[in-house]
Amino acid sequence: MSSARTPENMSTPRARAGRAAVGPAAASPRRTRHALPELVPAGATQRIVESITTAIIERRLMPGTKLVEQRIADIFDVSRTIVRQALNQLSRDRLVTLEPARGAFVSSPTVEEARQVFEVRALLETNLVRQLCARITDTQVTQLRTHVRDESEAIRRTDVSGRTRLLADFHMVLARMFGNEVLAQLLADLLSRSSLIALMYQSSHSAGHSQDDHVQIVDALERRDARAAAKLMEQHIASVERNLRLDPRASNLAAALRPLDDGDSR
Amino acid sequence: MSSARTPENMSTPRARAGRAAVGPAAASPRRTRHALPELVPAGATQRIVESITTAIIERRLMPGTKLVEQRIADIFDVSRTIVRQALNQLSRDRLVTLEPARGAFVSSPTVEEARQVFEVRALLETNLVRQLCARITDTQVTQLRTHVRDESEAIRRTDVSGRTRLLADFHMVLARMFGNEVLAQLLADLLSRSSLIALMYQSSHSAGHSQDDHVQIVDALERRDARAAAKLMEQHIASVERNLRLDPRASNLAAALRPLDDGDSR
DNA sequence: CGCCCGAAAAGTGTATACATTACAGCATAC
DNA sequence: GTATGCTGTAATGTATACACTTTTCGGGCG
Repeated sequence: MSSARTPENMSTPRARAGRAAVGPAAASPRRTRHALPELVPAGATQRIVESITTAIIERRLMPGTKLVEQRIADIFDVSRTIVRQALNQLSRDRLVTLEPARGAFVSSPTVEEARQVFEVRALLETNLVRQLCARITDTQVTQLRTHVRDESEAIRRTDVSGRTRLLADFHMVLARMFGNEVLAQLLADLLSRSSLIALMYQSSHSAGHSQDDHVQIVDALERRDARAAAKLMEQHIASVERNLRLDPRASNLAAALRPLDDGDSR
Repeated sequence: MSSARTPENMSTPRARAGRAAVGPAAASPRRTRHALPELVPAGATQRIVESITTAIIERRLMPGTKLVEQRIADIFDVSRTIVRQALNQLSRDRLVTLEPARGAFVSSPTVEEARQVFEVRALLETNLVRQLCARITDTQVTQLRTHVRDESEAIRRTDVSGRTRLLADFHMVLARMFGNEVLAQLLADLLSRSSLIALMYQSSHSAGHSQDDHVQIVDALERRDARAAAKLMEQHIASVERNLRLDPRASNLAAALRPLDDGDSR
């Protein structure tokens, strides 16, 4: 305890005026006093980051939407200071774009940026599976089998949000199996950007196709066929990208019709 | 962040006390709407980030050093607010570690993290050069030749700081030639982390050896020999890593003894 | 009818105030 | 003599105040 002091006073919609002094709850209190399990410090800032992130991924916040600080502050009942921190963090993840003196907006990745993100993913992930072949265990293969079965299950019952999450998680599971946290975090970033891109340039890509790719990749991993795994992964990512509506014309149109000026580059 | 338009004209020497002189922004009543390149000003936040970054890379700030907010604020004559933003940014680059309620410290990457960073670099950069073979132009090869010559020049005259910079820049140049800004930024992050690692686990690696590797890589690129280029890059990165003092014992010892020796052999 | 100008409103940028927490120094107990 | 508890100081976390910019809106004027 000691940290999660935040009472449920959140019921007051406009608790602004009062002395909200107490219950800063602040960050994790994890102090030297040997380790308390305490895995959910849930700093206020982090909570906001996560809320906005999932809101974007789940399409409740569309690209170009302006994120007004005070509004968010009211919703979470914190000061703008905290919201600003959260927005800064989000901007480093490229989910949000900060325009000086104008505000924060949900990012609208350009076509070029989309291309680059997928290119980097291809670079990283092909080598990832190639190397993974040499060190993957049977147990891990089994885990992957379970995962792809979950995927197909989610697809079968048209659980859209679960499906989306699982299809992206597949790549994260691979990264985690590689046992490299740095890589995992990098890829997590790229994947969330990919989600935003997929959302903007609505894919006609059937989830089933992606899922088939995943199965084939797992097959190759099981055979420890590095070359095949790498090639399959490359084709998989290329296929996802190819199925986005990334032709410049379409994007220009979208940009032109949109109230935001998004312009170009990053 | 970073008020791109605040000219730091208000550098009142005694600004701290009381109302910090008026308008930090001296305001320009004109409405110079866009069209102003405005690429230089660099907001105060950015300036601090860069100062601290180079200070770390250039070993003027050793790992473990505490960065007290007010102190930095006084030095740059800004409020803690700005410093805080800068520290947050630095922590996202992993150059600085934020400990809740305790402060900001220059990061001390662990051995495991070091290993992972180099592993990711290998994954990325081997594929990078492999692909680059297919699209590199003669002009670009010439540029690379110039670069490696600069490297050897810097080594010849024992220009340590220039040498270090150029050796790292080589990898950035490759990334830039690839024409992928996302990749370039990713790699820039990894490289600055690598610098910090190299600085912590003092390398006995001779710069000349690295430089030889670079020459060979350029040779392979010129021949458009993708396989060779990839292999050389992999070996190059492995060799840099191998030559760090990464055995766990050494690092524990170093940490235990608080290596405050700044004894840089310069 | 549209356009430009101005003033009010809204929102961001930075500084500062205040509460809270960590830490060092000292005193005290055992 | 070591360990433990108390207290003062310094530093961090959050909220708020205020300046400046952008935006919006309405009226005068072409």
